[in-house]
Amino acid sequence: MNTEETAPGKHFIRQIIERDVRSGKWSGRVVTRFPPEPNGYLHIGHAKSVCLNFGMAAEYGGTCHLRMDDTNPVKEELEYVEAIKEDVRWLGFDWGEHFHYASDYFEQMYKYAVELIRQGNAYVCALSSEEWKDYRGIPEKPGMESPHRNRPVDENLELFSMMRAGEFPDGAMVLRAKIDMGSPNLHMRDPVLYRILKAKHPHTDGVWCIYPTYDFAHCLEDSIEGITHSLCTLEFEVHRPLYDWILDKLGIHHPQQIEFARLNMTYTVMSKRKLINLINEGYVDGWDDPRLPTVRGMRRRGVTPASIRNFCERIGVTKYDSLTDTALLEHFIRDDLNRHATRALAVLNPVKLIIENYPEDEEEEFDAVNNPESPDAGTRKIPFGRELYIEREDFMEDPPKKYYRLAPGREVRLRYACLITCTGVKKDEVSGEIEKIYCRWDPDSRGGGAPDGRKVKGTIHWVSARHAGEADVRLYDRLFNVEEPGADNGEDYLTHINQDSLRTVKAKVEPSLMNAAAGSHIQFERLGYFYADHVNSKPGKPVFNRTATLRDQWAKKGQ
RNA sequence: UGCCGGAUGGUGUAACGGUAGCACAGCAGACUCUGAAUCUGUGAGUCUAGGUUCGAAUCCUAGUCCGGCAACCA
Repeated sequence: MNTEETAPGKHFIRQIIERDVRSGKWSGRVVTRFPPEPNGYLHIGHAKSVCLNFGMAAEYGGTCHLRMDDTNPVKEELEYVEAIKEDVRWLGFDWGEHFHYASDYFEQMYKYAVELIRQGNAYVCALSSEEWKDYRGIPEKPGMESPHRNRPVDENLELFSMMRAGEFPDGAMVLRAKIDMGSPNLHMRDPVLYRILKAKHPHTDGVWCIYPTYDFAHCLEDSIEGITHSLCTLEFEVHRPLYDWILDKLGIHHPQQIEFARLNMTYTVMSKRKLINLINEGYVDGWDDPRLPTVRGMRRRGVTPASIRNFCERIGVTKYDSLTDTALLEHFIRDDLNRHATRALAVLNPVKLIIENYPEDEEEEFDAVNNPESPDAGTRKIPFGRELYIEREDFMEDPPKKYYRLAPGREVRLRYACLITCTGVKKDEVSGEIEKIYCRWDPDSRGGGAPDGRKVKGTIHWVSARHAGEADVRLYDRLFNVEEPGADNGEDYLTHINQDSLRTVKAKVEPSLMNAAAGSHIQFERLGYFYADHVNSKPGKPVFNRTATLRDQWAKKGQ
């Protein structure tokens, strides 16, 4: 069918699904789900799962549900629900009619629990969590059976209904599955199915005081929704026997749980705890800080949904842990933005340039290409005059051999404008800092072409001093200066914070930039990709966040 | 020290008993009104030891190393 040679190989989950579709298992249906717990914002690791679940469904003509896994009332908040929906939608996915809450199934789950009790496969246990530690035992040694393990069915039924009725305090009793206290898998040693939690649930609001645990709830949620392939991360592998056990005992629709490795990336942290800490301790400004790997953060930085999707496709899906180079994400960001970002001229670190042989009162306009990758984007006019700003880094008094920007006596091209030759500089008498650079232009090079075909190696960007606007530009860099800041699981990551992860500068920008639409992606030529911050940027007072720098061979040479 | 997973260039991955390939990163060059993009070339890999086989990254055995599991979290 697909003969594309460059297509990535089929990862193991794709293979399983394809095999199932072909064999007619589930009558060829594919139903997946993305089941976040609404107690935090989504990050790039979640995005991998979102892309996988929605991607597989789309690829095989199936559906993917978005489900709030809200089985723990004390940890969840409503504010996250809308944020999660917004993030998933922004990533480019649509759950159609299938937005669900696990808590909507509580009544059904309760009935399944009763069924398990009737079968003799679950019992009410009054051991405290402290006591249970001893009973459960350790991996190397079998546990002991609870003294309540053989409670008669009728008594269990009675007690369980009393639990529901709120007749016991928190923690007084739990419902346990009766499985095997000798199992080498701790999760099979009579795991808790229900606990008493007299807390107000944000979604069911006071109806319940007992709540199902993840292990009991999750397989039932999947079953009730008719999920076919339940994709989750590696740490749930040891839970799979329990997932299967519950569904088998109940004899209901039984999806296949498949585990894959979660995403790790260099120079960042992904754990919710660490992310919260960075915010609370003021290292960053909030969940949507552009330095964070959160979906909202990336969005504010100017990362596009397409680049995230492409990235997630390229990193593949495996069953072993890995550490993905942030450079790979950056590649897809540049790849997308190169094709779609409008070009503009902006000077981040300005120094005055004066064209001696250009009349003081004169000015003119030059045509500039909006996007060389997309001719349809057209051109625009940029004003030019005797006094300009250029980038301080684009001039050197005493340049090394391979430097082909401006220097005394050297000729360069002003992008889209003309050729100039440097005639001298004026420095501050005390500091020695260069205040002004002088040059002469070649009027025959109007528009930037070389009249006699002479080769001019360097082209630099500029902005007319008289017409320049001023804009706040935030230069973001990686948040940590080591590849694996979270390697040692303590608080060590805080010592690896990059103190220079944000620098704000006042940039001189071409006039068109002053009215940049909030939310637009722009390439500042020769500098990088920038994003008109949808939170802070206003017409007339733009604020740009640097999404990524352009690749820079000169910088790599170490200069 | 019990159980469950896993191991392919610097990084992410493919190959499903038949020439170890792709992408990123690196390096070199071409082109260029962005030191960008594009194009070309290039170095670099099957954890170890045995075995099966005409042939092993792939199958078997043993070992090494890595990850996960002892919440009434998910």
